Amino acid sequence: MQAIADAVGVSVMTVSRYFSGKANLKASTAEAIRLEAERRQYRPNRLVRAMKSGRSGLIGVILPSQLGYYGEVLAGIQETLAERGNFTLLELVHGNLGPAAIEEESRIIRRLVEMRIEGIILRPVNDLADSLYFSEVRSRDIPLVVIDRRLKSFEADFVGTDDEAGGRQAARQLIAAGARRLLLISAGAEVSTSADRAAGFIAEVRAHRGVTHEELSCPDFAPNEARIDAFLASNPRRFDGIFAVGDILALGCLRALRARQVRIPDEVSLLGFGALGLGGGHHIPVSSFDQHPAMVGRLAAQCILERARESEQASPVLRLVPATYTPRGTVRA
Amino acid sequence: MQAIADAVGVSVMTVSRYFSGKANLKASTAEAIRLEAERRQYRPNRLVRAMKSGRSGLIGVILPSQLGYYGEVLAGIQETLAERGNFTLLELVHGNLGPAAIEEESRIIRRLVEMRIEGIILRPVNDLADSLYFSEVRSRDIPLVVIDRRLKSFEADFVGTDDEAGGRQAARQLIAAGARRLLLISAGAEVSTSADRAAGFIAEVRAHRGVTHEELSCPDFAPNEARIDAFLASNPRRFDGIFAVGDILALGCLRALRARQVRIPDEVSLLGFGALGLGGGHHIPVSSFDQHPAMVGRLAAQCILERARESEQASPVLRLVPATYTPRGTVRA
DNA sequence: TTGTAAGCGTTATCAT
DNA sequence: ATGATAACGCTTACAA
Repeated sequence: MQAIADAVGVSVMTVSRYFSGKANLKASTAEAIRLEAERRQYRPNRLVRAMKSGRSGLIGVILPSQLGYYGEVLAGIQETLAERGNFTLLELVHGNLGPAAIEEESRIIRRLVEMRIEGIILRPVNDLADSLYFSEVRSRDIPLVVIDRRLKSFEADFVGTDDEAGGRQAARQLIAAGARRLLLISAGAEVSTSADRAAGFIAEVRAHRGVTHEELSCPDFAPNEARIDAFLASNPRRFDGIFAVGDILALGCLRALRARQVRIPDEVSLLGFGALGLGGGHHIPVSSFDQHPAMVGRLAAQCILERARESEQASPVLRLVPATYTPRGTVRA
Repeated sequence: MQAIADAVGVSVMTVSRYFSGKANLKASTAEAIRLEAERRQYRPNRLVRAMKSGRSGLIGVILPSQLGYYGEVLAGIQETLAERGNFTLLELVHGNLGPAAIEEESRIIRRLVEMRIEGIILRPVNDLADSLYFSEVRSRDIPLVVIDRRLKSFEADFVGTDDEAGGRQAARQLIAAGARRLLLISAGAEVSTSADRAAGFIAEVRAHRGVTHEELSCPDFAPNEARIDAFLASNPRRFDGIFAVGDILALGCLRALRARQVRIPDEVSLLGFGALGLGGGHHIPVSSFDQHPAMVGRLAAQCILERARESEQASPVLRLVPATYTPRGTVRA
């Protein structure tokens, strides 16, 4: 800057004003600066600007390291952040649960704070996030937007699929298909995605006379084929409608049913719930609910930027994106 | 820092030394500083450190916005960067080809330069990268590692799958399966991944007497089913071995062959090349070559950090990761 | 419309 | 083992 100022014959301040944009410069001065800066390929130093202004433009994004579905969420986030002149500082958490992952999240948040990020978008490892590391975030008033999995113990903005409504719709679809003896395959109560879908499903079932349901609880979202198979062993046709809270579970169930020669959808209707965003419309062959990850990402980014600008402490925002029912032939018409 | 220094009764410099690590502090002083810093939840400001030292620790990573396969590359990059105390500044390019994408890359690189990144890991939009924007990188001596697609016109470190060796192996597999009349389905010469696989394939075919090949050139890596179908229309069994340079192309070909009632692998052996990293081992049902995206990412990150540390201008590095042949039943035993 | 002076949070350098 | 001072590249506040 000094060099440009000298070359043009003005003070550094005038050059600074030129790059800040909003100043009143004489047209000729501005043009001279532009030319000289161009000649020197000068680029303003945003790190310094960040330091001076307290606004780094950096948003920390913390996701699980197997991106899968979150790859599309991430694309939505990055696109929106970049549009508005902000930056995506990406951190990935390896491992899904347990104290190690929480420890890792904690280290990550410290790194981000040291970089003076202006906000964090986080897919939490689990719901047990009353943990220490939020004190860091809270005490510094760093805006936090949580996606996909809700936190029980910390009030933060949330953006994600409307899992409860999805669960309700799932029940309605199966019942509309004529199913009356329903099976709910869930995936552990400590993950809100599973819990909310299950809750919505059960609530809807209860609202219908003559419809019953049982619940098979699986430890995670893996196929769990053996467990499902064991459960169906005695009487594979005990149910005429099955809802699995995740597509991968649904896949496990599909294989178990096929192995037992159950005809789908004639004897049993099977319904999954999409977490399988394979990018190019690749899906498992099970009727399911498509989520809208890019939309979730965009909303999360908008949300965090609003928080970062207005320092007003309005009450937490809850933005739910509906899932879309997508028939793929495993539910009776 | 000033506040901590005052509280402990030392100068800022002593506190600074404590956090820089390497200084000789009296144990009691160090402990006092530690305690006071803890109490105040002090976190050093890395933006300022970056400004002072010229080392921001930021690495710009530029990938296509449909991450897919690159999601795993990204995980490898991020893991390695974080291990060594660096940060991943992610930028995504929307759209695959054409001047718009190049324009976007150019804007992105300017943003990154303003953030004083210490290196760039880039999956280029195409091979026409003699374009303006590299002047920015070159004139500032910003280390650049290119992944997956090689650049013709710019000497940079390259990390990616050994596509040529893969193409050779593909030919060998088909020939070993007894195929003699081969079809090569390629995807445009301006993308090195396709060009290299094709070149390896052809070179290997030429080394075998009595083996012939034809080439069908497709515009991109999409299924291109109609085009392939049209090509096979006259005589679907004209070939007894087909190599598609991408799995999605192979999928298009598979559908075309099935529609024409060609028995696979009895009448025709079909071989793809993996670009379908769906994370959890989900793959299309075509014998193919698996790539190792996480490894590519890790190598790219190592490479960029080495460049960023040593400012020595050694000659460009070329790191090729072999693809692994993975039979899935579409090539005769 | 432009300039001067001071300072942001930290470290390099020299001194004690 | 610790301190004083200047400096990094830029902006804010005030002055002209």
